[in-house]
Amino acid sequence: MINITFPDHSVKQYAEGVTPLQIAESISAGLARDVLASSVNEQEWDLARPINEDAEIKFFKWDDPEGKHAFWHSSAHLLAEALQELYPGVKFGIGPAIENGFYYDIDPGEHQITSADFAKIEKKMLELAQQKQDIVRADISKADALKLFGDRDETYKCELISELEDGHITTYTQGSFTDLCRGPHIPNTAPIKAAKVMSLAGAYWRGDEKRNQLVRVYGITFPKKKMLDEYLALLEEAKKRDHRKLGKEMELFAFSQNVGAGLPLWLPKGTALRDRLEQFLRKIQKQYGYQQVITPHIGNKQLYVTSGHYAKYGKDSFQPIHTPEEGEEYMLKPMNCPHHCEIFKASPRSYRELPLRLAEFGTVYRYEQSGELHGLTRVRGFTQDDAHIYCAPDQIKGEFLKVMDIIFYIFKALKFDNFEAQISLRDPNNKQKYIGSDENWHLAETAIIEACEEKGLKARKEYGEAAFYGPKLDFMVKDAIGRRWQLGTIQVDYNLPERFQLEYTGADNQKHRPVMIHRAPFGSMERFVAVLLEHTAGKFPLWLTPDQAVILPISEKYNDYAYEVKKHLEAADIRVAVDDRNEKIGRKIRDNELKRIPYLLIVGEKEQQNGEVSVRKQGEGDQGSIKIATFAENLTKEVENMINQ
RNA sequence: GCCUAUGUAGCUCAGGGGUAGAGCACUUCCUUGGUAAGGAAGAGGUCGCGGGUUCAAAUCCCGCCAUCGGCUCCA
Repeated sequence: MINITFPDHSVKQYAEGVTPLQIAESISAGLARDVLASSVNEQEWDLARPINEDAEIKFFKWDDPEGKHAFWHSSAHLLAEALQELYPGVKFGIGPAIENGFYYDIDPGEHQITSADFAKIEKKMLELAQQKQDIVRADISKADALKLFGDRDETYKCELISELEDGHITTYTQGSFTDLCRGPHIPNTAPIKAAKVMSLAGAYWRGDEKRNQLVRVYGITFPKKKMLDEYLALLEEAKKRDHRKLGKEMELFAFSQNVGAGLPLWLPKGTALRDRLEQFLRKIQKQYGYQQVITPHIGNKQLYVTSGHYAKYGKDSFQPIHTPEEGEEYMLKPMNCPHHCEIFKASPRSYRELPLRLAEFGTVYRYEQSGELHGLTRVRGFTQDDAHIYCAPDQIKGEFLKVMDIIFYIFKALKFDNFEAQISLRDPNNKQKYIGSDENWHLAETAIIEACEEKGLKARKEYGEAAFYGPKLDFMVKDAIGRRWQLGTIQVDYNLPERFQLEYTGADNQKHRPVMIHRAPFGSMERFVAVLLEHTAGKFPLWLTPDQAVILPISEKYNDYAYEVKKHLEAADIRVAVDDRNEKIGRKIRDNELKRIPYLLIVGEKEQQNGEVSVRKQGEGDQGSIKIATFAENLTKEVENMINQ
């Protein structure tokens, strides 16, 4: 007998070789029906895999990430099995579960798979699933594995196997399909009741753009048909929040082929909105001791040779501009740091001036790959809410903490609560990719990790994600359909001060080298506005939104009064429009609600007589009638409360 | 940059070898209406751009550009 410990610390005895599924059955029929995966001693474990020693067990159902993961991983195998039947001879790459569903990378060989085939593939998947095929795990030796997959001409699988350690190789088989796989899987295919092939995409084998491109088939499955329908409906809803759609609808920004791909045009309403965001940040930064600077949009190529950026990105940048004078080369600035370093150098610096915080809403140009461009989130010309902090080494952590305060303040004011933090560290196995000494890297990385710990910020550590000049802390936010975008960033840099030979005089009257911190709380104005649009579905907070109120005259007879009200409100710095169209009030209300305007002010005979407006709040209906001045005061107070919370 | 797909009116989209259609938006007129769509008329498009095939191309073919979804990249 072996002792099995449950999550509530209770212990039960079972015969050696018992499987998690049998244990679940012994507890309740309901659990046995719902359980999808388990862990044994914190190790992922198939439900049908025997347990031979005392162990702690956990069960995972659909609502647990581990449960979904096993379900979708098995679904990936099911997809592969379906593809194998429909397209004999396809070769398989890898097929993992992902955040929403799964994919399988395949080399289709002779076959051509298009979106027209999706229904056929889905049908085959469900047909196979209904056969309730057991998914069977098997240990296999490396030699046998190579033979098994070699005989099938599965070249990609063989490549993977050749890198695995003998004795740790497993396969999973269901029906006629056998896959190299670590598992875990659900016990059989029966629970898969709904399947949808979502899309096709090209994907390089092993993520290497120099290698074959495979076809990646994305899919998602559910244990209930209804869940699939709900998921698809949710996706449809999410698409309505797409910032590209909303930006056009709300007349915030536009793109023009004549101007160029990835070069946004900010329309009047978008510009005003962006200005408000900038003002908001300027105000906080002033409180934190930042000084605004302005630097040119181009810089001598030599500047970037000095900074090291030319060697690293020169080929992939917009190419140098040549002047009529021969031999002069200027580049569109791809970042503001070198310019700011020159400002630091513009005068002799004392330790008394540190930390020196130079801020600039700096517009930069980067030649992003054409396939990467995406609305406002990935563009070729954008404005960073940039600042560089020059400080003494012992000031780094303190400055870092202050920057985190600014970022948290902004995220709070804009109700960004679902952000993730990532510490990007050097790849310890590939140190030649980075500029700077081991010692400095270690110091910088330690400062970031300690700062996060002090703030109680849970940050994921990613090795190999650092910039070439230093480690960083990034704040990521998801868009409407779950893609992650980096917004705020804080980066420690020991490198540029070295390259620009920055110095300050210390209290000891000796020259010292400052440390530099790059930081951008929004990241870029473009990306921030994009993500904000998707998060709010275009319903910006009152202080930020383009039109705060719109006045709706009951009939054209009251247009004059409407414009009078507008004048009053504008005098109180309220952004307000008049809908003077010759339409019925119901129509005006509908149209302006759909335009996401926070306050609709209805005026007719009653209001005109009393100097009032009838207030209707977006989404909340009629709020009654109040004096114009009272409305103005209320709105002003509401805005102040939002920013000064 | 690579793979898949797409490009028709301001927007959403239908059509498809014989010189273009709907709804909404827009303009004008009628209506002057009290909390989510009043009525009528009108205007609006080199069918992304450039070549080719054809008596004839928005439609078929080729190239380019832009865009969607991914991959790679992201100072």
